[in-house]
Amino acid sequence: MNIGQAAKHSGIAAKTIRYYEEIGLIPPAGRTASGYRDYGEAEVETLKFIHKARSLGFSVHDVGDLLTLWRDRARASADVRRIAQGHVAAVDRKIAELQAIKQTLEGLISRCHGDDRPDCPILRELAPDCCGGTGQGL
Amino acid sequence: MNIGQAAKHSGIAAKTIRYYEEIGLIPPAGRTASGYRDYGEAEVETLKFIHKARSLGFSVHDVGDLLTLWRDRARASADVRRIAQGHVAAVDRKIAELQAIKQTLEGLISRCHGDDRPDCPILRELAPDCCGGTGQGL
DNA sequence: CTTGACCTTCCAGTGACTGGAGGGTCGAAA
DNA sequence: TTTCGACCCTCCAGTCACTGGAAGGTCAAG
Repeated sequence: MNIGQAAKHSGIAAKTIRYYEEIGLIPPAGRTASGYRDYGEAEVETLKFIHKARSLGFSVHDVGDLLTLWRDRARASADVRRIAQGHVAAVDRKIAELQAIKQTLEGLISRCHGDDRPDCPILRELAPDCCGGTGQGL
Repeated sequence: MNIGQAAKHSGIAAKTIRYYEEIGLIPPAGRTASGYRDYGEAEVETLKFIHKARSLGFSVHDVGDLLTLWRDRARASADVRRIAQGHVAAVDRKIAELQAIKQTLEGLISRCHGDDRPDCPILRELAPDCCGGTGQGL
C-alpha cells in the first residue's frame, strides 16, 4: 500500500508520515521498484498507535518511548504508567494556568461595557500604572 | 537606559525585546552614539503592557492590536472586548480538550498496576486492535 | 497519448522565542 | 594605562510538530 492509503487508514497525513520517518520515530519504509514508499498492515498498526497517542497529547518524544515499550514484550507496566503520569501532571499544570487566565479575563470582560466609548477595564488592567504596577496580576 | 535595564524593569528578556523590535511589535529603539539601544520611560511602559498581555496568554498578534487600541484615545471599548472574548473562547476550547485528555488518561492510569509485569491498559488503549479499532477514543 | 491523481525530494515558514558564536563598548580597579 | 568583567551588538541555528509549495517522476484510466 502506498503512503496515501496508509495515511487514510491510520489517520495521519502523508506529509506527517514522511516527517515521522525523517525524525526517526518510525523506521524507513520499504520502497517499490519506482521508489514509492510501501506499507503493510504492521506499519499501519504502528501509525494508528502513534495517532492515538498523539491525540492524547503525548509529545512525539513520549510517543517514541511508548512505541518502544509497546514492542517490548518484557516491558514493565510501571514504565508506561510513569510516562502517562508525567503527561497528566503537565496537562494539569496547563489546565490550572488556563483557568487562571480565563477567570481574570472573564472578570475584566464583564466589567467592560463594550460599546463605542474608549474607557475599558481590560486596557486599564494591562496598562502599567493602573493596578499597583507590580505586573503580578497572575 | 540600555536594553538590560529595560528588560529588568519590564520583565521581558533583552533577547525578546530585540525579537519584538525585529517583528515590528515595537518600533525600533533609539541608539546611543556607540550603537546601544536606548529606552525611556514610555518605551518601558509599552514593554510592561506587552508583558502583562502575554502573561494573560494573548498571542503576539493580538498584543499588537491591543497596543494599537491602547494608544488610540478614540478607540471603542467594543474592539478591546471582542479581542478578549475571542481569546477566552480559545482558552475555553483548550481547557475542554485538556480535561478530556486528563480524564481518559486518569482512567487508564488507575487501571494500570504499574509494576514489573508487561500487561498495561494504557498500551492496550493505544494499540489498534484493542478497543473497537476506530481510533475515536477522544 | 493524454490527463489527472498520485508519488518523490527539498526548501521554507509557522509561533514565540532561546542559545550561542564572534566581536565591540563601558566603567572601575590595579 | 591597561585590563577585566559585564554589558552590548549582529547573525545564525535550533526548538516543536508539522504544513505548504515548487519541481519533477509514476501510474492507471480513457
